[in-house]
Amino acid sequence: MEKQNVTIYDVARESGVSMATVSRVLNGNSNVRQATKEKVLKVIDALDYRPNAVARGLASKKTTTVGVIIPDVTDGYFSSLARGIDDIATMYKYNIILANSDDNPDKEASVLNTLLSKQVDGIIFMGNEINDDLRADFKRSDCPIVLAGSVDINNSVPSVNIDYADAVKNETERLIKNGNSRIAFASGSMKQDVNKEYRLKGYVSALENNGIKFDEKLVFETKGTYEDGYDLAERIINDKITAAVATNDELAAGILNGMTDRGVSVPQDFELFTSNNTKLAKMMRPQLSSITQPLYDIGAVAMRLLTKIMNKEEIDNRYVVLGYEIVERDSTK
Amino acid sequence: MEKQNVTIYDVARESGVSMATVSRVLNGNSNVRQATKEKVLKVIDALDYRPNAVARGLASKKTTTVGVIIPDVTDGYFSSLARGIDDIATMYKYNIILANSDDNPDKEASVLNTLLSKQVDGIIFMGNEINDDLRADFKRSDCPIVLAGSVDINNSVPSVNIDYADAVKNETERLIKNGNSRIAFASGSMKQDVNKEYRLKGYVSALENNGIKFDEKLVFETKGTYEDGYDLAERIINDKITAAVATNDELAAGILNGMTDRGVSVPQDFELFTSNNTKLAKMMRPQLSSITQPLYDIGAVAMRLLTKIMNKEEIDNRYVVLGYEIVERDSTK
DNA sequence: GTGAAAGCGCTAACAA
DNA sequence: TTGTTAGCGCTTTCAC
Repeated sequence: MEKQNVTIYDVARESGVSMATVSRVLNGNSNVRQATKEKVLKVIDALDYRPNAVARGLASKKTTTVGVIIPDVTDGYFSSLARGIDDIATMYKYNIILANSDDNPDKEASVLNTLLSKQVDGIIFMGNEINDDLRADFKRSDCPIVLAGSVDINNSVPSVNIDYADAVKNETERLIKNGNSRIAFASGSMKQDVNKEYRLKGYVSALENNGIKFDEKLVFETKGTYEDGYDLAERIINDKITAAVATNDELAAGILNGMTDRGVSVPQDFELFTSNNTKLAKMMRPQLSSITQPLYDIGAVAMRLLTKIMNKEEIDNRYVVLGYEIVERDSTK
Repeated sequence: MEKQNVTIYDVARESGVSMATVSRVLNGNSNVRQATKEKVLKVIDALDYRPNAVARGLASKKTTTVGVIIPDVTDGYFSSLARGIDDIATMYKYNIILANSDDNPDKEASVLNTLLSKQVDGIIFMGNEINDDLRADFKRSDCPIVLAGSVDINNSVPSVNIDYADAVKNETERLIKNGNSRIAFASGSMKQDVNKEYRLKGYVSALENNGIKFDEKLVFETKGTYEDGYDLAERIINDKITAAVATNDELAAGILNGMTDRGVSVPQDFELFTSNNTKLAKMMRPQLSSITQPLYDIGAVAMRLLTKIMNKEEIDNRYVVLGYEIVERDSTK
């Protein structure tokens, strides 16, 4: 015997009112007499009635779910953002459809489409490479979208970030003050605008401000993994580099271990800054000095911003830049 | 001017067929003449038509969405499972609604309810404490559910796991063979059956098999965080303990750093095994010896199992136990 | 304050 | 192979 689901019609009948009235109490519409309301509530409880969100979505054109596109949940940086997103979403009664994209444009486009077909009320996008195709898809979609911890040089979509260029500039200058002149810029993919358009420029301007000539041989582009960093250490040693700024923590962790495993003392003979201050930074030995991004907050603020856009509220600032700090731990002098 | 969405009706009209036919080509029903199909496809393309999944869900009673309840996305163990889940889900054309529970029974119950109201086709549950209330909710739900990397002593729900007791027993015996007799069991919450009913018992039986008397003073219950581990190190030193088995990697990382920061040499003077072999294990120095769970696979297999249940396929084994191994790295002799 | 009824956009019999 | 027609379970005018 298949269990028959109880519908709004059943509770209407049982409580001797119309569906409309039941719907009203469900939605907190004030135009219901207190007595009626209580009667309906009682029946709802007795029947263990649970409104069908799909039917609701079809009728109201609101699904109370938002799509979240993430490169990889397994990445501590993005999962921290995701946590902030989910918490705020929950607070505003939204659910989250989470989809991994691996930063792959095809997957991103495909997942964006299925999210739209699922009629999500909004989308939070995290990704490192926003190209023209994607921008076009965003534009066509007619669905509120905000970027979290992800830059779009065109500012074609609202976003929340920190000032990546300034942060890296700051780190680099500290390294310079500590007496380093051969400072590596250890980066993830240069296809990513955060790296190419922001972080690298911050690095370069720090150099220039201090009369150090930019040497592109000191720019190391990798895929940003721990292993990449570990291998990179060898080249760093060979190139007589005395310090580095890394664009993400796993990469930095690899560099750090690669250096110390090869007998280099950190920070005495090599100084290292990283960029995300994920849990990892404190777990490494020596502990990594880092930019401290408010990761959770970036996600939380992005989601909050999205709720405002979905509600068509007035937005004072569509391009939020959160503050960052720098913690000097044991990988710098 | 609000952009009016194109519906299946528009496509039908434009291509001079009925909605039913359009629906058929959309759903790959073979009962459509090739010529008709192409004509319809052309119109779909021209109109940039995208089927409304919500309407579809209401009519077909299938949403191609599954709910995923996770303690915390930020936890490397669970996010690895989540990645496996999402990949297989995508492969089978499902999307995932992800919800963090913090292992909090109230949140779990609440999120389970909203997931059900959203008419998910199935649910993957990850969580460390499955109590009677939750079991009852599962039962009442009438929705396929599978546990991933999470044990239910009652086996009331299909699940995929490894043999946690055996794994810990194995680790403990290696520690004993290395000459240790005062071995700590450093655990997360003992309310969690994985710890209390499986891991601890594995630990105890290893002791017994080797004629070592179980001493409950060597069982340390914590909340399982890095900080907990770090602080625990002090007690370990005071208690003249020479080895430990930790129930999760962050806890182990804390113990390791806590020991070495306090001047204890690992593995010379203290040996340590951990349990999850997340990325962290290789990043620590010395690197952590660990059980290697096939994290991604646990998630992937769980999702695959769920698809079978949702399709009402024949299931040979509802309680999948995946293999594990042990890697000895540098935190053990 | 409450009810009647028309959809929301699609699927799935059932006919033809 | 194709079309007609009920719904799916709810929200939302519009009356009263």
